[in-house]
Amino acid sequence: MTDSTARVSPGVPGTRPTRQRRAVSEVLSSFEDFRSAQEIHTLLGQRGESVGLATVYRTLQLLADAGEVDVLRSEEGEAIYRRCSATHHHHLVCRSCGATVEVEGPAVERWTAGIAAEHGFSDISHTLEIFGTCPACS
Amino acid sequence: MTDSTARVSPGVPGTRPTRQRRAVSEVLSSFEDFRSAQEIHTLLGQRGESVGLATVYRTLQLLADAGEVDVLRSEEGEAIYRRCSATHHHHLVCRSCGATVEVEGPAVERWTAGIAAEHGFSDISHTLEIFGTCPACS
DNA sequence: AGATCGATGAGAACGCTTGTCAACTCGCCG
DNA sequence: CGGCGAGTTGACAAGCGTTCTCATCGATCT
Repeated sequence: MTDSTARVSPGVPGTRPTRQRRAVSEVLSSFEDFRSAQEIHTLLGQRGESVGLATVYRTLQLLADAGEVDVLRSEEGEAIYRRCSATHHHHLVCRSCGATVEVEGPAVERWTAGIAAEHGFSDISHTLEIFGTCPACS
Repeated sequence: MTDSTARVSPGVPGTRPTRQRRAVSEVLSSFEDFRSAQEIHTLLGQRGESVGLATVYRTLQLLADAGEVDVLRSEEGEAIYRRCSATHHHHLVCRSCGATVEVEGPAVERWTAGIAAEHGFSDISHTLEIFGTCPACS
């Protein structure tokens, strides 16, 4: 269903696969955890693949809309992005070093669905993030 | 342990109970859900209790540090505050009309604590919001 | 190759938040 | 009871992340 790479543009209609978009997508793929737009922008510069900051933002939004990346807000309010894997999951994030652990919780999924149904809500989605201090940082 | 009102300043050493702080604290108490600093600032103005924006921010930080309010980030990255009620709960929000239902989930609390512990994380907090379309809107 | 239209980049603009600093208040001591 | 000092305030500027603007560029189609 999802063949991870090379489907950056095909999703949205009037969208083109440009050098910049590929570059952003690649950098994104090279990380497991969340990165801010600015961080990605800097990294691209260091890699020689200079891409305008505005373009980085635009591309990330595009990818987010297409459901290819997860967007989160750090506790400082910065938007952070990460390529999302096919499976729906949540994150356990270290406040101090940013280390991220993916966690799954069928129980939680069922619980949210149940609660929503109980109140007559439909078309449900939810966000769940767990923050803490990882063993290495405490 | 927590006697809700009137302990805005006694917590922190060199801290005084001023008109402004009381005003912010009161406005905060008059809501059950999260409000942004700017919103609180505007509300104070309407109430006739004008308080400088910077002071609102400072007071909210103070209260947050003292553990009297919860701070969260809206999806737009705005910091939102809520008086830390005794009961921890989550929200079921209608995407269309904004209606909010407070929900509690002991199971979820236990689950997050468990997951975190399992990975050696400490000092845990979490955010969980459920979005959907309410009966009236669908 | 030429035309068309989305994409890009540089910089300005914007909104939220924090810092600065002089004026002010509150609580306290003499 | 008056004055002192430390905490507090408010207006404004600065900082930062993000979005917008617009002229230019480049990809796709004919």
